[in-house]
Amino acid sequence: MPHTVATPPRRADALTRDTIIDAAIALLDTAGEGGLTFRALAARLATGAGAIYWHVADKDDVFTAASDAIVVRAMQAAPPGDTPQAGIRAVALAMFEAMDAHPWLGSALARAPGQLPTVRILERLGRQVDALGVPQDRQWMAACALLNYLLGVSGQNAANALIAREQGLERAHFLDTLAGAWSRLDAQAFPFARKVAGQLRAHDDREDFLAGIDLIVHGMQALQAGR
Amino acid sequence: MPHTVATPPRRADALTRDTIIDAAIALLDTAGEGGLTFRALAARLATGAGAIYWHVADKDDVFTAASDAIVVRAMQAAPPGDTPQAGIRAVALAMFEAMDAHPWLGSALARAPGQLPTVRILERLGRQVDALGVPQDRQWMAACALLNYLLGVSGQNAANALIAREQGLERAHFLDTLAGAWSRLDAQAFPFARKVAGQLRAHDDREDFLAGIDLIVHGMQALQAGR
DNA sequence: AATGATAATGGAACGTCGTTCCAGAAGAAT
DNA sequence: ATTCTTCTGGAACGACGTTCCATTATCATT
Repeated sequence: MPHTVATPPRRADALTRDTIIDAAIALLDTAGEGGLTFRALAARLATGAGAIYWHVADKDDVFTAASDAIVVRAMQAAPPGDTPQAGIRAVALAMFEAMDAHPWLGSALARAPGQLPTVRILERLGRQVDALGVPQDRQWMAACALLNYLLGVSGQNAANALIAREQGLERAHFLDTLAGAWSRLDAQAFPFARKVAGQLRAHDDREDFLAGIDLIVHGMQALQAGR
Repeated sequence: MPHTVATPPRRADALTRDTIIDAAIALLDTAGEGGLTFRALAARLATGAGAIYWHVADKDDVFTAASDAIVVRAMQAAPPGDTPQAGIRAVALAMFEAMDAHPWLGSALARAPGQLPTVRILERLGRQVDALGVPQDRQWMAACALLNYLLGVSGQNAANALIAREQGLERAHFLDTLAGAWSRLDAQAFPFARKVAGQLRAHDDREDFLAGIDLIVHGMQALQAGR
């Protein structure tokens, strides 16, 4: 009797870090941020939790690696741009699309400051900032301003998507509810919020996002060396 | 025998929503974001978890209420400002100080989009945007750009503080490690990141934050109605 | 071919968390 | 006094991240 099967036989396909991260992305996309669980991951990969830990440090590692994979694709998809301004817009737009397709990306980026995913974005932004003629000693600040704005939007979008998913209603209806709450705020204390409640309901996320980028880029042009 | 003590006697001081939130803030300040636990909260208030749930919906409720309390104080502390530019700077600076004193504030704000805490900030920013002469149909976008930038910085700072706390080392040493990692990145793929690694180590958070605000404000001035 | 070392696996178990449940006590109302 | 409502606190539930470990396949060295 050559080979008995007292314990379950070894898996046929290899269990690699990449397959784990692919499974994590699929899980995050279908079940949302809270859907990434070592138990769910193990079930999807038909293995145990312990096997996964052999290839991966911890949950943050998986989360960061998953977001890095998405960021790499997004940066590759972003066209170089004829002008620095267009280049910055392209990177920003690529990130917006990625966040739209993967609503969990925002919180993943926010949770891993200075790690590879954010550095990739900063790198692309920074080169364009340089090309724009911003003086050397202001480039760090300028690139960070762009990145921070981008991460701010990304975090808000992620939180919105998370809440909408939890409450089981679509984004439009969620914004409607929010806009209603804003317009019911105290008129003395919140005149501005009441005034823009309608725009909250009707606004286009992508347009506003790019308009904010333009605002910062415009401000940066005032820093150009040699005018 | 009038009153026996089969079960522990009732608490002397009342258990109100405010006392709970004060305890939560104290807990967050001393033990960090992960320190806010219903068990720790119950221990500090000398009660059980169930009693807390009578006054509070869930953990997010506590978290948001705690951040709202901090934001209210910060907005009160921010001086009105002689010019719109100065007013925006004052609000931003007040928020920066608050985030510095309460490193958990960033993630709390990021997690509750459109809720009272962020609306308070948007309200203050929006009034100054109006005073700056930005056209009505651009005010929503402009105020949101400021808010998103602010939240982006706030989230990054919160994440940095969290990591530094987890690893048990101070911020300076943490940035040093990060800067080292950046300067060891591939020279072909990350020229900009390598170039600014030194500035990452030496930069002043507050100065860069305000410089970013100025960038956006400068960009907004180009939108002024009637020039 | 046998052996030992190493890489990899998968499931059980631990401790912690958010939350729910419930028996009961204090104060108000009848 | 009795009922009802408000409030309390501790036990219990289910899910999670993570660790542990017995077991297996693979491979270099005899």
